[in-house]
Amino acid sequence: MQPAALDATFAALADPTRRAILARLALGETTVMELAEPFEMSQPAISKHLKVLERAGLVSRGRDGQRRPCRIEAKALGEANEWLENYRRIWEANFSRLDVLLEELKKKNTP
Amino acid sequence: MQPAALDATFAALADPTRRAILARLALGETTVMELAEPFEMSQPAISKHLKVLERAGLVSRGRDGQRRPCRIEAKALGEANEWLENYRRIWEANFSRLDVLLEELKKKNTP
DNA sequence: CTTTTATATACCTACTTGGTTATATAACTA
DNA sequence: TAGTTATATAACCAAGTAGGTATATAAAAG
Repeated sequence: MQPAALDATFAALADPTRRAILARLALGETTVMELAEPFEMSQPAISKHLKVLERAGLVSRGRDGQRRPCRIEAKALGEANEWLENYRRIWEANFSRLDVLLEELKKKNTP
Repeated sequence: MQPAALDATFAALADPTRRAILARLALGETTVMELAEPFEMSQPAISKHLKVLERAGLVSRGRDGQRRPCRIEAKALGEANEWLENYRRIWEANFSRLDVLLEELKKKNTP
């Protein structure tokens, strides 16, 4: 994944309103008005959040008359996930090496 | 995980310099100077990035004389990872339901 | 004690962000 | 065609961010 794409994805995920929008979209496609309803926020604010999510590739939108139904897009989500898992794996590898080290140390100190 | 904690974690991950710092730290503990060296950026800038990573719980630091060795902290990384995986799972569940739907549709159309 | 080294803080600037209200566009409805 | 509904855009503002340079602090070396 391109660094700039990861920037956009993580930045998009860094806002609670946008994560809530994704949570809602995980339950299924919906419209902007329906999305905006539970938030104490103006419709333009939600439209802006959607634009951020769209630019990050986390959401895509169709056309149904005057509605612009939004749906979650798995690819970017998966790529951010991959990045995180990758570093978690490396860290865990370091951690287990530390474990081995501590184990060896213990053996030496209790012969 | 608290929403505010996720905010901080994802925001911290949304910067390429900070992700590069984590990449370096995944290889093992190191000092601020050593971290700053490969970047075309002032030392205070790196210190600021470290503060962001620390506030997000992604990095912690010890004390070794005048050095402040930094190490990666798995917990926050793991929690962000969990959040992402959770939504990926939900989305995949929706996707397989859509698969089932398309499968049913196909059967009906080719009797 | 003085100097050097490692790191942090203060202060400044340019840019971005998240929200607002007002308005535009575009598609239904009567 | 006129009015209403769904959504987007424009213009604005307050707050936050990423960078810079200069300086402070604190430990180490001499």
